[in-house]
Amino acid sequence: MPNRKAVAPVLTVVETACSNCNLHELCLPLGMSTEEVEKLDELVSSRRRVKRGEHLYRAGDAFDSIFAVRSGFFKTDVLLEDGREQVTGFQMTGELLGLDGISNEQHSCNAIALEDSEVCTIPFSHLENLSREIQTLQHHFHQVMSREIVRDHGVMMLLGTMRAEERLAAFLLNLSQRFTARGYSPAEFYLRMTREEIGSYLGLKLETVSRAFSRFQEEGHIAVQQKHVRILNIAGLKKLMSQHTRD
Amino acid sequence: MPNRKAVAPVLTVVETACSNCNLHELCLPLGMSTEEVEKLDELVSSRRRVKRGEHLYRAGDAFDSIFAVRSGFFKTDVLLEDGREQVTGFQMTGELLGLDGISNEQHSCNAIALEDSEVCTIPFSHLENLSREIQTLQHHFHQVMSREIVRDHGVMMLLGTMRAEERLAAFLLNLSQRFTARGYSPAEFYLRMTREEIGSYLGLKLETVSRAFSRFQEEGHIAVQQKHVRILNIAGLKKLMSQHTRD
DNA sequence: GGCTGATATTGACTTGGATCAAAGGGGCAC
DNA sequence: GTGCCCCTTTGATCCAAGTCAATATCAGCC
Repeated sequence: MPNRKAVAPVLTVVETACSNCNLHELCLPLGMSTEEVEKLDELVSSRRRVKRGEHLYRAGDAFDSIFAVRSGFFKTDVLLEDGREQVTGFQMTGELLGLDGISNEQHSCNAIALEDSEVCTIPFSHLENLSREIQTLQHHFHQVMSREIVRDHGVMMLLGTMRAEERLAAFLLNLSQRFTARGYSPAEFYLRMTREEIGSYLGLKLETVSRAFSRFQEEGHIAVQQKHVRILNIAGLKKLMSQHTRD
Repeated sequence: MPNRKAVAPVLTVVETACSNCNLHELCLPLGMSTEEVEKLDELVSSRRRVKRGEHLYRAGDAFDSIFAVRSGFFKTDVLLEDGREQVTGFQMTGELLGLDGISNEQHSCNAIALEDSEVCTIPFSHLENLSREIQTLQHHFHQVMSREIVRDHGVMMLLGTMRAEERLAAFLLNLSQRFTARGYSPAEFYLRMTREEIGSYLGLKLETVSRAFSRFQEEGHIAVQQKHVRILNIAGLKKLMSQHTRD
């Protein structure tokens, strides 16, 4: 299980400070000086473990903190009254969770761990206080929020205009790129989510997702066995995304 | 044309200051003291007119300001290389444009006026400076960004899980609610966008949008003639949205 | 280590919305 | 004022993805 490597294997030292966390370049402290990061340390008050399947927060919960994924993997989703689910995102190491809650003091979606995970809790009012002092932090936080908006627009494009196979190709390429940024293989990874969750994210039914996987395999783009994916032909997947009309 | 009323009919006095702009409760100054708003005045450097059909900014343009819609109506869209368009939103009076540009110093979508419009230009670095001084402004700005994220999640839900008529119903109800917040009738308004633009936003083809309009009319939910829409049965539209299986 | 429920694959058939096509209707430019 | 082009509506047909169903496979638990 490759992802096991991502979790600290020894329990001796628990790093509770941003200053000696190895997620610098991915997480909130990006671009901050050593001195500034030390101020952040006080802010990141606590760690919290969330076991696979558990909620980090639920829609309707009072909002007071955002969270940084320290290890593990999450999904966020929105539920309609009749039970329909829309997965709005998958979050991995170094990514922030809970930005949706700022708007009206309560969370508007659910965040659920897809594997045993750990998050850093960042009390939001503290973050606002500190970002009035540290310009770098302020700007970086704004960039993170803006990036989320841009990502959402990408998902809208995917849901609004792409065909099933294009959606799955885009999804796999996105995962590949994010795993790469975290030092993992761009070409081989375990999916933490089910076909149904992928389908929900991509606006497809699980059977359609499964069929698209099989088709990619037949065409030699990937090798897939259940949750284990190996990308054999990145260029092929990219090409798939840009051809509107298929022959 | 009801919307003509939204545009200042007299050209004598041009209000260039937030402090005497009537969009207080909708726009950035929300919740700020008179004194604080006066500081904002210096920030909002200039007005800019954008004629119908013109771009306020384009994907790829360097980012340095965000914009507040003073009057008029905009759409934002993202284009795929092969020409497919996804409309990511429609912006009306008091709403902000350009938040997507913060993430990497350049705009990632196009903003196009759907009628002759006017925007206030807010240099972003000034906004960051001022929001380090004024906590209310800082917090409100964060809320605005967060609200955009929540809105995007709503659109994903719509695109990912709803059927054509549900999407259109959700769209009309959303417009109605926003017009109401601006003091217009909740039940009667002119659409500023074409069927094709509505379709792009909702992930549907223009013919499907047109048919859904006709169907709503047949069923007595609305009266529609071209761009003029009158909602006859809000409850009916709401009900439409929550019934997954239709008989 | 074998049982069990959850997850995944694959096939057969259906269907909602897309596509193709044709005819009205309106707004704007001249 | 009028003519043209864009926008909209409506009909007929098609197809990508959904639905229903039957296995197959895996992961976790005792």
